[in-house]
Amino acid sequence: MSTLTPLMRSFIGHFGEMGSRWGINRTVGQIYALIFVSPTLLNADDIAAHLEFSRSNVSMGLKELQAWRLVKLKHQSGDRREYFEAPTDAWEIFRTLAEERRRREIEPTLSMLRNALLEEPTSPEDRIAQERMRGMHDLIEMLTTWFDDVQRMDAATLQQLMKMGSKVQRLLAFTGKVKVLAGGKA
Amino acid sequence: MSTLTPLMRSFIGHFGEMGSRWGINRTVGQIYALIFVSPTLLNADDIAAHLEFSRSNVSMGLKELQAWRLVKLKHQSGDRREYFEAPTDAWEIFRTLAEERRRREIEPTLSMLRNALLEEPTSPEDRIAQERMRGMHDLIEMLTTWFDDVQRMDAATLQQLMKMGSKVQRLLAFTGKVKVLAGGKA
DNA sequence: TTGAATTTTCAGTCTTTTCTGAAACAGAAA
DNA sequence: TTTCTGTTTCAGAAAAGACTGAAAATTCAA
Repeated sequence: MSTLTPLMRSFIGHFGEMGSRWGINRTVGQIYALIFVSPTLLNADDIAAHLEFSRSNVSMGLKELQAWRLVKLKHQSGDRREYFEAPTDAWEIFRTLAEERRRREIEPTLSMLRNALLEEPTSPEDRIAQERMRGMHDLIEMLTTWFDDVQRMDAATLQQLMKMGSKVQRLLAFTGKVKVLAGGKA
Repeated sequence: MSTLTPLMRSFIGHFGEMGSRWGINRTVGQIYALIFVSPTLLNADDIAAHLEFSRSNVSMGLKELQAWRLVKLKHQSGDRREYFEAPTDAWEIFRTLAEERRRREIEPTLSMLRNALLEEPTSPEDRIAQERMRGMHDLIEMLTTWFDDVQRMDAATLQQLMKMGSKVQRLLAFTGKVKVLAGGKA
């Protein structure tokens, strides 16, 4: 692949523009997009050439993408350079992203909230503040626990569950009745 | 409330630090945190005084928080100034946040992908690229459709469903059998 | 209307982040 | 070892973003 097709260009351009909203920078977004759509493994020089970034900028970007676990390092036999590829399974990408964001964006807050809730409130204001923090803490904890649970399911089951959407609710109501009739344990 | 308690300070400080990871700036994070923990409604001057930001910076920040629908404008009778409050129900906050992030961070990408998939691929590379984009597109579409569905449930049901976690899976397997035995429709 | 109170805008300044080229570093092959 | 190929680091330049004060705009009351 010597030059990028218009289709690829627009995909890469979009990832660059969205980068800042997603909490990564433009360069990193573009590098990821390029690796993702590229049919072949790419090395840092390929990337620098295609995107016209400096070699060192690419190096930084790749380091960040590896920290996010969004690209994987591969070696080609008979070539000393490092080649990169991005997983193409969308579920896998989603999970990786969710895990990393959780670790970076949620856990620190959860831990701050836990500490705050251990303090003895010394004033009515603090009591109110703590109540609100508790609400936030409890919801986050519930969501992340749920996410842990769900993440252990295989993609197929998960997909099935999702496609069911809100029908799950009706199904559960129904099961509830069945359980009652049958006298017990799910 | 004339001065902030240490508990509030640490909460506000944390939101400031996390701001950049969450895609808002430090100031906006702190303003939100202050309004969230404050037992009373606050006006822009109160906020500027507590956080020692310029009045105009507060104005900008509040505008952004309103765009995110994270704070609500309130008027006090007999006072021309605008007062602000933040919803304290964690579920409500979560939903708002999810909707806004979807609108800002996901929809533009979905629409870019839709366009890309309409193009007739003109080369083998484009065919591969399109396949990958389709995988991404389909997953995003599924997740957002699911989210729409789930969002229509009331908080109580949702909470119940979450607490069930992966047990849902077993329950569904069980229901499946029941359905087969009962000959049909859920 | 006018004017007082309040909010918003905006040009310029300050701060932070991103990006680059040069140099340092690492490791395999000769 | 030295050399050759490739990667990373880092100080400073460039760009982007945040923040401020002053001025403009808005809103309500008189």
